[in-house]
Amino acid sequence: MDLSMMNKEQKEAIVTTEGPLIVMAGAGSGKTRVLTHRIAYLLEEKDIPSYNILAITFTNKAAKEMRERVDMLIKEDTSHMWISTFHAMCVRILRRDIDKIGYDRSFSILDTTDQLSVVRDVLKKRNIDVKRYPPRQFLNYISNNKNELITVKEARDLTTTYIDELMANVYHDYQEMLFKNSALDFDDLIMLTIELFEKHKDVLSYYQNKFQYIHVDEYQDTNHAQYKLVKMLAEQFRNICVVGDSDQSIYKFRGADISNILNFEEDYKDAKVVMLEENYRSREIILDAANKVIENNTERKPKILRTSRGRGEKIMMINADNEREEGTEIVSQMQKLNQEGFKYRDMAVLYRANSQSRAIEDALVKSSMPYNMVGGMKFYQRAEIKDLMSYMKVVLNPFDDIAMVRIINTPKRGIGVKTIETLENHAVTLGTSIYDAMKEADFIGIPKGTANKLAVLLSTIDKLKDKAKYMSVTELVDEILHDTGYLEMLIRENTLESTSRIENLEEFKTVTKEFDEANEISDDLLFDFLSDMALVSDQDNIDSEDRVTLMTIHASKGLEFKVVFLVGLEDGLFPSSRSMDTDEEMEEERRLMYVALTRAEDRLILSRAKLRTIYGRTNYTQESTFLKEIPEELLEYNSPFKREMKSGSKRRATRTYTNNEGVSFKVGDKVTHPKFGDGLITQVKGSGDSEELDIIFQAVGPKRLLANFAPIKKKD
DNA sequence: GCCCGTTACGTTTTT
DNA sequence: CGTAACGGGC
Ligand SMILES: Nc1ncnc2c1ncn2[C@@H]1O[C@H](COP(=O)(O)OP(=O)(O)OP(=O)(O)O)[C@@H](O)[C@H]1O
Repeated sequence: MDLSMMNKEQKEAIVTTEGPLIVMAGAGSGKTRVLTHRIAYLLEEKDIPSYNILAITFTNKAAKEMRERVDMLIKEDTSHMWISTFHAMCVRILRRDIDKIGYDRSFSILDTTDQLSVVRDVLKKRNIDVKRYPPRQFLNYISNNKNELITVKEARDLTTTYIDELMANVYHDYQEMLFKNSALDFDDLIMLTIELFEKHKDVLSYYQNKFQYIHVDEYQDTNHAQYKLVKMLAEQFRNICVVGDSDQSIYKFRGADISNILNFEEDYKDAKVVMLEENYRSREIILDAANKVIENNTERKPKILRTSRGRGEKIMMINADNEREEGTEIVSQMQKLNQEGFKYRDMAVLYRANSQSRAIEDALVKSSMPYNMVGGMKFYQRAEIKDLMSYMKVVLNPFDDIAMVRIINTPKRGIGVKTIETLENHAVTLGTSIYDAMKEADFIGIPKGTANKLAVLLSTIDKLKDKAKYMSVTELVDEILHDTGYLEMLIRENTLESTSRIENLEEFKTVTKEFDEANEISDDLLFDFLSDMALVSDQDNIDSEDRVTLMTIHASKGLEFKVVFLVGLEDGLFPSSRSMDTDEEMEEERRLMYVALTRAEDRLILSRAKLRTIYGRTNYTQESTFLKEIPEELLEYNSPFKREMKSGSKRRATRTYTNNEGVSFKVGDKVTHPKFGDGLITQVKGSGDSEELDIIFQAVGPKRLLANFAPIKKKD
């Protein structure tokens, strides 16, 4: 294999295939590239079967990318190699053997919203005041424990205060509830895999023998449970290679622990340590800025990072008046850079919090610029999508009470809280699930009519369960939407809201279709689909189309762009106000800044708004502490004068488009629209320029329009 | 049992 | 500002 493209240290890391190896190096020094080549080297030069290789990445997208890169390097078959995130790997392991520790093999994976509702349920049953003890705190407590592999029993033994005891009790109830439902949260995926390995050594040794060469990328962001898992797996062959950068550890809130790096050298005293000091990504000015910023962290080992990519342009700093202007200014810089030859796909806008994307999006839309927003997670949170997925969960595993409760009365069937309570209680007495309790509805004091409704639902679920055996996911979705009356409910509603829900369900079917194309019909199909949905966020959205990428700094880890815009450099926003109290958290924020700066290859544009609106309140801001840490000579401020004129002229222009100023609309008015035809007003909301009309048009159905601006005329 | 209005509250960050 | 839990009226 040709390694001439690699420097001496990189080569050393690639060919050191036997024994423990740790590569610790700064941003853009080629760590991920080393991993990819090392895997290719194992397959091609060492003739290791792909079956014996494991590589852990941080995101599913990174996993996919790494496999593609390896495929490009060599002709050997890579399909039996496991490249995935910790969580995806654990799902695969648990799917085979989780029944050995008492869970159903068709377990479901809970998202945060599901977790919260379980906690709320538990708190209610224990009569704990939700106002005094926010559910969120219990969830954090539970997650922290699981990340540290502390079981319910251990947590209970550890209690010293009343609060501790309360927390531990809730942890107990929560875990019991999950167990009963064969439901796992994200942290369970890791913790239960370890439990499985500990209780069933045969399972462990199967994987120990299988994974003879183990790789972990982004090692600085592993938590204790993940550390333990890797250690267990590597025990047999000790061929373990981890790569990372302690300056890029940004997931402490999720339990990430930098001391895992120190642990590694402790655990494997013979570990070879490789340092990479050449950055191949960024221009010198950008790297200087990043290095200077990170030097302000006191709790770190200094390290060298240099580049030979040339000095590059100065970093541009934009001081906008408000976030609106910040957006428009960024867009105009994008257009300018595009003229200079940079493609939109080579540009990214990074921000601290998802909420900041709104202002940028608005500006992009206004200028009809192509963009792609990563994350945000909004789509899968929508009620209709969650409802549909709950139906799918029930079809897969009818004993999943959490999903059952969600759909038992959706669409409305006249099954209320009272009935659900009766069913829940009966399920407890029987020691089974709501599904089983439903079968006995006639005998437990549920009114005849309601019991009949339950019987209908039961048979619907059973029929769907049969159908699921020979159907693709898309076909099953169609059956569910039809048989349960869900689609009919939305069609009947015929409101703006319901129309958009139907559209979302259609959109969801493009996801299922894609899945169906890649997967054969089998007993695992539905399970695989649902766990994919839980595991794969829409981070996969990053595509090759020529458009600007928008994402949080966290999501940008490991990526690179020719042009990076880092927005919202204000104290309280970045660094976040919640992190400014302690030095420790401040240092993590600074690492986040380091990650953001080092994503850029050629151009870096920073920005800030002097006025920012949060929760509808507008406040003056202070320039970010981190901005002050960048040496003045690396920065260049762009002139503010042009902007003032632009925004001034725009304001006047909008006025002239007014169509219906002074015309008053009310519910029941008939109107006509040049494109949509005749319609009836069903709702009037707001006033002035923001007055909105909901209109049902005969030809095209419901629409929401702005009263003053829509080209509509009143009919009499 | 259902619907709608009121209020309270929150935003880091994600597998 | 936007969402989501709760309570009152039907
Ligand atoms: N020896 C090399 N010669 C040329 N280019 C290289 C070399 N090594 C790495 N690169 C390039 O440098 C860039 C950064 O590499 P890579 O993403 O592997 O770094 P990294 O250390 O994983 O970065 P980060 O810590 O930011 O995730 C990539 O574009 C890669 O192709």
